[in-house]
Amino acid sequence: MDNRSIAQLLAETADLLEIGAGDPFRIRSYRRAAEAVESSTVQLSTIALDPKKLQEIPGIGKGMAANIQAIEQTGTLPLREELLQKFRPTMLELLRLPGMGPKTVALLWDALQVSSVDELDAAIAAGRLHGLPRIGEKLIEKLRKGIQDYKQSTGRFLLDDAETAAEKLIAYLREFPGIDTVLPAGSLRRGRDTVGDLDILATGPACAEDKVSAAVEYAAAYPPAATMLAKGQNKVSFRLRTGLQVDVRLLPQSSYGAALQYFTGSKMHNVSVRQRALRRGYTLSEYALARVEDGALVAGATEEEIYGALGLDWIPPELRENNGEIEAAEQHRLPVLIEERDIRGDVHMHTTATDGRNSIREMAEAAMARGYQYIAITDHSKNLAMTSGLDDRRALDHIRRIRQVDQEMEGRIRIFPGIEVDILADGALDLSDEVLAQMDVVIASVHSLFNQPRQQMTDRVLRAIENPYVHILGHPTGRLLLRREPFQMDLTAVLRRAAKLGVAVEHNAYPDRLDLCDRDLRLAREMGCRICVNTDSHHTSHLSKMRYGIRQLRRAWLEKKDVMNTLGTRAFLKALRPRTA
DNA sequence: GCCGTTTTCGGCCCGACTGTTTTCAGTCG
Repeated sequence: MDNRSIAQLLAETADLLEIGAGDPFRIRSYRRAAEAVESSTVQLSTIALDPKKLQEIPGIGKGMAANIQAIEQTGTLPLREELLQKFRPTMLELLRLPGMGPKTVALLWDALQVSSVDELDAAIAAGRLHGLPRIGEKLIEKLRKGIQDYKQSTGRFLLDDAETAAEKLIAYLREFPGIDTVLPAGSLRRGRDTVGDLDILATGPACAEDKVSAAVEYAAAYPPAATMLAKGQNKVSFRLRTGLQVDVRLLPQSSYGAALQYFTGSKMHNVSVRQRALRRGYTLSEYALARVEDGALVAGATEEEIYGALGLDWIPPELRENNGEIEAAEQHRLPVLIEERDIRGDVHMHTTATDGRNSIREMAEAAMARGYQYIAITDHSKNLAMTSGLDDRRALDHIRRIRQVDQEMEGRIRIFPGIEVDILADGALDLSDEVLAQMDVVIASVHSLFNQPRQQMTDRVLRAIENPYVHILGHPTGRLLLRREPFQMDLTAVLRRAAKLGVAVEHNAYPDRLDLCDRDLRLAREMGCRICVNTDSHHTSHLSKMRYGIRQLRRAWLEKKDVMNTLGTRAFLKALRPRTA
């Protein structure tokens, strides 16, 4: 089993223990273990039989090592099964509703035998929640709205989950002799935040019409396939254990480009392209671009030749949403989109000084290994007490340590001192200006204002970014900071002000919180904001999250020049010089 | 349940905010 699945089982066990009002410290152990497993660079299944090795991971002790072994052997762990006898598995989905925690789940179960989102929905509609202790009108309304959002989001998979599944399947298909090209199509290829199902297209000599059946059989025998849905002449559909539906299509080389274009979509983009083809006397299908009058083949093997035959530059999949990309391709003015290799640095990182897992030096070395030229260490300030956030004095100490490591690196990478300060309820920041003035990167972040009325929150964020020492507004795009609720703030006003003040807005690459960010990024662009793409890394392995951030930036048509972190080190420093008040 | 010792027990990141209260529980990061 992969680390992520193991981590999920451990986290679910923690949730169930919490609903059952178990020992809070034991619960935290399960949570910590889940995090440790998820962020481990070692594939645990390879060392699961060696309890000593497992226990070398911080947060994994004797009991947890045994749990992990049980998971590897049986696919679950005894405590979780035991708890599921007592509670219902659907209670875990209740926890995902905003405003809903373990205590409320337990209350609803005890009082009303409500154990799922559907049952809660019905109970609210029937007015059965009224009169329960600590449950008033506002909470009921919040839950009602949460249920609505939840029902809209289910059935889709986050980009990184889908991509991981796709990578494994693609590697499997490539092993078949005679399959040489395998690509994902659909919303995954377009880099959408969520993916409904997986479209995988393969081609090569083994996919020729007269011998494709062997390859079809091979695809159908993919071991992780849990349920076979359909098997046709050149197509296989199945569902993975996670519920993700996968369609594999094996296509002759001559029509691979047409199929790739067709199955990549989006629907609206394809409608426009096909209309364009018709205007030029062609017809475009999933098999080929052909002349209408005599059916003669014009193009089909590659996307480039299809777009080319229609007088268009090849359009990056992320832009295929019928948002003006076709006109831009016709006039040769498609933007040069940012790519992973354009990233020179990351200016949002945490270390063991607060809630990070690695030291300053370890973060620097991990960044160097990715080819970065600079990083900024931006640990939390004191308001985030749970992370043991830094107060003025500790922040100054931290600056000294960062500068020291920077010197030790002897220019192989630059390390700048920074801070992620919190915006307080009155819009002030929780560290003094004297300390902020010494930071190269000051990120003003919203952590505890999320539940405030919209106007109040907007005013406070606006006030916070007026602070002359703030360089970056943390977490505004994608509303990624909050797992379950979007910010209640006037994002347009905030972004407009940020642009005017020269405060960059941060786009964090959280693969597990992708939502709405595309829209927010477009808005940021329209408002003229500089975007600063960061990982908010708490662990060296988090640096790999950047790829998802890049996908989102590409979808929002952000060009290289729009993205602050693509600037060279000197320009970066200039950009971050404190603004004058 | 983990960890580190002052080693076999007692600590374990905690403060802000909301909505419900009439003094605080629950959720959140």
